[in-house]
Order: sequence, then structure tokens, then C-alpha cells
Amino acid sequence: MQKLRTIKGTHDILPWESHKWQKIESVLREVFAAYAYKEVRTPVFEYTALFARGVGEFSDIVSKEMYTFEDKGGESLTLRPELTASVARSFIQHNYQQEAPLHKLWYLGPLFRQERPQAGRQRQFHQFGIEVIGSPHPEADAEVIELACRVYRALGLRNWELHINSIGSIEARKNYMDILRAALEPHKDGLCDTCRERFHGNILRLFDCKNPECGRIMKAHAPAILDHLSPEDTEHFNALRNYLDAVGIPYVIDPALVRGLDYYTRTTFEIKGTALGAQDALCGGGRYDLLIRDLDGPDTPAVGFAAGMERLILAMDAEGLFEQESDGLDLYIAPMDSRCLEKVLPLVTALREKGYRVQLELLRRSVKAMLRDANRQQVQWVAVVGEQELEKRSMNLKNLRENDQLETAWDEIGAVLDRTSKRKPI
RNA sequence: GUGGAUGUAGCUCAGUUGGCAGAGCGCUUGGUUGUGGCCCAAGUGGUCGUGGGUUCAAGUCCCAUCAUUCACCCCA
Repeated sequence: MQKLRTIKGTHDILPWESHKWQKIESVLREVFAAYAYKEVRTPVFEYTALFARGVGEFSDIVSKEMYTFEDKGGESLTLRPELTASVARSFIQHNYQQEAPLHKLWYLGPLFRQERPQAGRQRQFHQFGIEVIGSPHPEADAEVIELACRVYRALGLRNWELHINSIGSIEARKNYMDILRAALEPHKDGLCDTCRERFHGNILRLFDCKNPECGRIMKAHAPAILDHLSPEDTEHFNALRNYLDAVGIPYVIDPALVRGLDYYTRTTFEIKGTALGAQDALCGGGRYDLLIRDLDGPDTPAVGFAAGMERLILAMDAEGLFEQESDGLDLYIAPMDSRCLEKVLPLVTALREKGYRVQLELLRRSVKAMLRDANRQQVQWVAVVGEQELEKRSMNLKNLRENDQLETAWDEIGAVLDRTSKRKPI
């Protein structure tokens, strides 16, 4: 270690940026509460096997992006690269299904993946998300999607669009992959190298390729997965669409939206930020009816989404949605010297106890400097405290926003501050 | 893991054919013996990412290295 600095791909949330996180978090809590979701918090590290089994051993995340290490007992542990597996583990471990037939959960926390950083992608990043565990019905999918959209609307974000698709049940998907392979076989030579490699593995990934030639071939010759679903899958998808239509959520049906982690079944969806760079997925999710069973839990259907905090902040910054928020300080006490400070200290403490936000000068600066500082901090009221004020047990409360001043007895101060304060007693 | 771009003051950036390190903003102080903003003035602040090399002389040219960043891969 030469210079002390953050690890590649990690960032400090600086004191003058943290308000952005707090604003988003408070809106999230309100939205989740309105939809009756409960928060779940799980540890940031888990046994490696959880992710290997839950996410899929051959997925990129597990095979090359995890922070895995051995503890002193020789156990292989991993910093969580995603949260759905952890929530599923918690569900199984604590037998949630014994408590109630349906659980609606939300989470927010840091995740870790060892990738090359770029715009909208860090090695430590944060996701919030929800999981509805227990319902196989399309109304659960609809609620999850509608809730995701609600979050972005509630935050005032405009430049995004919802993409939905269905990749069907396991059987329908296997069937479709054979059909796709057969349809593309004659055009195989025109595909790029990676696509030719994937041809015999997960052929669905060919939809993701950004090579223009591959895109042309897929568009011309690949049959749509929606045409090859089982009748039950189709019914589920149509019901979802009806629900979305009923609540006025516009969406794009995107047959190429086949990605995601190994555990998805039927519904997949994504919310794309239309003003972002290459990393434009604000939110991704879908149904995962098999995950909990695959982790040796009870056969339990589930649907959810995960959304990136950092990308959301990028998108909101691009739309100028973070106003310069003041700290809402009620009063700035500017003592003329240390003796005056000592004498007003009990008053300051008493006001803070009642919940007023009071800034007290700690640098022994000049009156002019203190006033300047108070102005910079957008404090509502400021009081210079010298010998006169101590003798009369009153102070001139100067309203920095209205530019007037009124003499106030010490025990009247609260009443004046109440005109503008948003205090809550502590 | 692959490819491109960029590293100069706290921030955003100038810096000419190689010739004494700059601006704006910010911050501090002063212009008022106890009163902010606007204005004016002064001040603070840089091992020029790091290590080698070429040269009388390197922020500038060469090599290496580290970091940041954008894109690929993949994903939130």
C-alpha cells in the first residue's frame, strides 16, 4: 500500500453527496411501506456454496467475478454478488413459510463483484430490491413491476422505459432453444466467434450480442420465444399484460430480453435508463419459481427485482433531480469570545434537546466570519452573543433570509424558531 | 480479462518550438470597535501520478509503472 486511497472500483459517499442517498432511501421506504413490504437484512458475506448453487456455477458472476476467500477455519466465504440468493437462503433457514403463506420483502445494501469499473459499474455497489415469495400468480408479477415503476415515478425520473418478456417454464424454454438452434443452423457461419461458441451452450445469449451482423441474423431468422410458450405460460404472460394495462403502465415487449441469472422462469423485465451510457439497466427482475426448491427449500414460487443505486443517482443527476438541499439549520449561535460561549452553552444544549437544529461556532472566529459561515450554511436565524446579550438574557435574532432582526428574551427563542423550524424533540 | 483516453492547486482546467508552474472557482483575512450575501483587495494552496532515461535545461520528448476513466465481456 503506497498512498491511502479507496480500492479500485469503490468510492466514498462524500459528506456533500450523502443527501442524495438519504433522499432516495426515504422515498424507497415510503413506497415500500405503501405496498406493505417488510425489510430484510442479511449478512454481506455467505458461504460460497450459496451463490454457486443459487446463481449458477457457470454464470459469469460466479465463475469470475466473486470476491471469495477462506476464513481461518478453512471455510470458503464470498462477499455477496447479489441478494436474491441470500434472501432465499434466509427464507429457507428460518422457515418463513410457517409464519405466513406469502412474504413481501425489500432490501437495500452493498454488493461486490470483481469487474472492470466503468460508468455505472463499481466493484462495491448498492442495490435495492424486493421479493414476493409464495405467489405463483401473475398479479404478483404485476405488483412487482408496478412497484418498480412507482419508485422511479416517485423520484421524478422521466427518462426510462419498461421492457418485459416471458422466457417460459423450463420445459418450454428447452423446447424453444432446440427450435432456435435449428432455425439458426443455416446461418451459423455468419455469426461472430462468441456467438458460435454459445450456439451449443446457452443459445439464448445470442440475443444479447451487440455485433450488428449477429443482430441482423437474429432479427431475420430467430423465432420469437413468445410464440413457443406453453399455453399456461402464455396465459400467465397475457394476464400480466392485462394487469399492467389496467394500471396504465406503458411497456415494450422485448423478445430479446432473455438474460438474467440462471434462476429466472417466465416473466423477465428490465427498466432501462434512456439517458445513461453503456450500463443502462436501472432495474432488472423477473420470476424465479425454481430457485428456492433448488436450494433445498420448499417448492415456492417467487418474483422480484433488483435495482442499482449508483445508476439511479447517475440518472437523477442527469435530470437535475437533486436540488441543493440545505441542512435545515434553525439557529447559528455566534459567541464573541470563549467566556460568552461558556455562558450560552446551557441555552444551546437546551434548544438542541428540544430538537432545534443549532450550529455553534467552534473556531473562535470573528463576527464577520461567523456571519459569513452562517449564511453559507443557509441557517434561518443567527444570534451574535456578547456581553450585552448575556447581561440582558436576550438576543438579537437575525433572520438571514428576510434580512431583519428582532430582540428576543432567551425563553422566547423557541417560539420564534417555531415559525420556521421543522423540529422533532430528541 | 481485452482495447482506447486521461493524470498539473481542494474543484474545473490552461501551460506555445523543451527555458523561472498559471487562471477561474473555492478557502482564509481585510475593506466596519459587534453583523452575512454583492463588490474590491491581499493571502493560502502544487514532490506537475510515480520511477528511470535523453538534455546545459523536462509539466513538455522517450521508456516503464501505478491510478483514473470510457468501451468490450457481463450485469444493477
